[in-house]
Amino acid sequence: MQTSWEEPPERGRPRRSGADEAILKASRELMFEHGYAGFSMDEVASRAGVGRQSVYRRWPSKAALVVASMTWTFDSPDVFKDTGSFEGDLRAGLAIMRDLYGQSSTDIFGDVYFAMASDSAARELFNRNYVAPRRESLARAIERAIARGELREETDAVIVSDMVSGPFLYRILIGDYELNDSLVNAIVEGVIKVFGTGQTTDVVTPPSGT
Amino acid sequence: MQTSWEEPPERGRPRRSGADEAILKASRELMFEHGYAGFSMDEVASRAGVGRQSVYRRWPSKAALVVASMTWTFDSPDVFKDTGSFEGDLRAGLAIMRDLYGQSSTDIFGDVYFAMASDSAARELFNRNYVAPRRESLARAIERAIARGELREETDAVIVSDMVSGPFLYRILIGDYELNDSLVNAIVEGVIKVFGTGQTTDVVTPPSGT
DNA sequence: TGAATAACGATACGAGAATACCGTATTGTT
DNA sequence: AACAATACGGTATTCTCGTATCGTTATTCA
Repeated sequence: MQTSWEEPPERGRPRRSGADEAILKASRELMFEHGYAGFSMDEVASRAGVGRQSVYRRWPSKAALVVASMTWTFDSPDVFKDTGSFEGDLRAGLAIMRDLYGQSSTDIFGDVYFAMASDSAARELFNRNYVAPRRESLARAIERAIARGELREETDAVIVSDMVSGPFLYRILIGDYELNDSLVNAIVEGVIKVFGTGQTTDVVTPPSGT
Repeated sequence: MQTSWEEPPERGRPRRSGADEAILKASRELMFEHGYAGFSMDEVASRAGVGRQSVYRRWPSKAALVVASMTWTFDSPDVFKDTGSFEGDLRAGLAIMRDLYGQSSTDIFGDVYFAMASDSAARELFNRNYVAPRRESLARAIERAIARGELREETDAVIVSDMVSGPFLYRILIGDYELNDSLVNAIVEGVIKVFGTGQTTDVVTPPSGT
C-alpha cells in the first residue's frame, strides 16, 4: 500500500528510510491514546524522531496523516471473499466490518471519518486506501453472484455498496454505536431481495463476533 | 426549536434578546458564503454585532454553532407525512431528502457532517435538532404502516432508519454525491421487502426532483 | 570533482480557536 | 440603597496548524 501522500522525487538527497513508517506508527499510537484532537503534529514528530517539517513533507495535513495512519496495515481489503454463495460472501464481509467497528474504542472511527471529511487530501487518501479496495472486493463478489445466477445481471454495484456500507456508517457516526446482528441480517436480506433472482446457494455461516 | 446550547440562567442580567438569532443568522450566511473553514468566530461576532465572548457564552465551539445554525429553521421535521400508504410516506420523505441534499451547494452538508463529527456538543445538537425529529417522523410512519397491515408488527424502527438514512449519508460523505432515483427505489424496495407483509396499498407518487 | 537537487532538524511566523480576564451595564433580591 | 449574579463588548494569552526559511547533509548527474 502506498503510504505517503505523494511519491518522493528521484533526485536530491533521498528520504530517510523508515521515517514514513515511524511517523505512521507514532500517529496511530497517539490516535489510540488521545484521539484526533488530543495530540499535535509536534508530538507526532518528536515521537517519530523527526523534525516537524519532515512530517509535512510526506503528508499535507494532520487530517491526511491520520487517515493514512489509520488505514495503514489494515487486514486484507478483500473482505468479501468467495465462500461459495453471495449471501455467504456478504455475511463474511459484514462480519469483518462488524468486528472491526464493534470493538471497544469506537470514537476512533468517528475521528477518522471526521478527519476524512475535513480535508480533500485526507478524503482522497481514504478513498484510495480504504474505500476503493473494499468497493472492488464487493464488485467481484457481485460478479461471482451474477455468474452463479444468484443476482440479476443489471445489479448496480454502487447501489449495493451504498446499501451495505451506508447503514454501518450511519450507526457509527449518528446512531448509538451498537452494531448488532439484526442490522446485518436486514442488510443481507434487503440486498438479496432487491437484486436477487430467487435462486439461492447454500450458505456457510461465518462465526459470530468475538 | 431550542437554539443555544444550554438554557441561560434565570438570575443576573438577561441575555440580549435577538442576539441568538443574529448569531445564528450570521453563521448561516457565512457558511453559505465561505464554508466552514472560510470564516472565523470573529467574523460571526462582528457580523452579528456582538462580542466574541457572547458567542462562546451561547455555543461552546465553532462546530456546535455551525451545526445549530445549519439545523435552524429547516422545514418541518415531519418529512414522512401520511400519504395513505407506507411506500408513499417513504417516497415522499426520501424525495424531500433527495431535493435537499441534491441541490447545488452540496459541500455545505459535508461541512455540517464534519462539524458534527468533530465535537461532542455539536453531535448532541445535531441529534437533538435534526436526527431525532426525523427518526420520530419515520417511527410514526412505521406505526401507521403496521396499523394498516403493510409492515409486520415486529418491524424495528431503528433498523429501518439505518437502512433509509444510511445510504444517503454514505453517498454524501464518501460517494460521488449523486443522489439519483435508482438509489431511492432500491431503498424503498429493500425496506418493504424485508419488513413488509406482502399486503400493499395504492401509492401516490411524489413529484420528481427539481 | 563540482554543481544541482532535495532531504534533514530547527526555528520563526501568521492565523485562528478557545480561554481568561477587564471594567461596565442590567436585572432581581435584600 | 446595597449587593449578588450575570451579560455586555473588548483585549490579552495560550495553543496548534500550516508555511517559510535557515544552514547542513546526502545523493545524482555532468
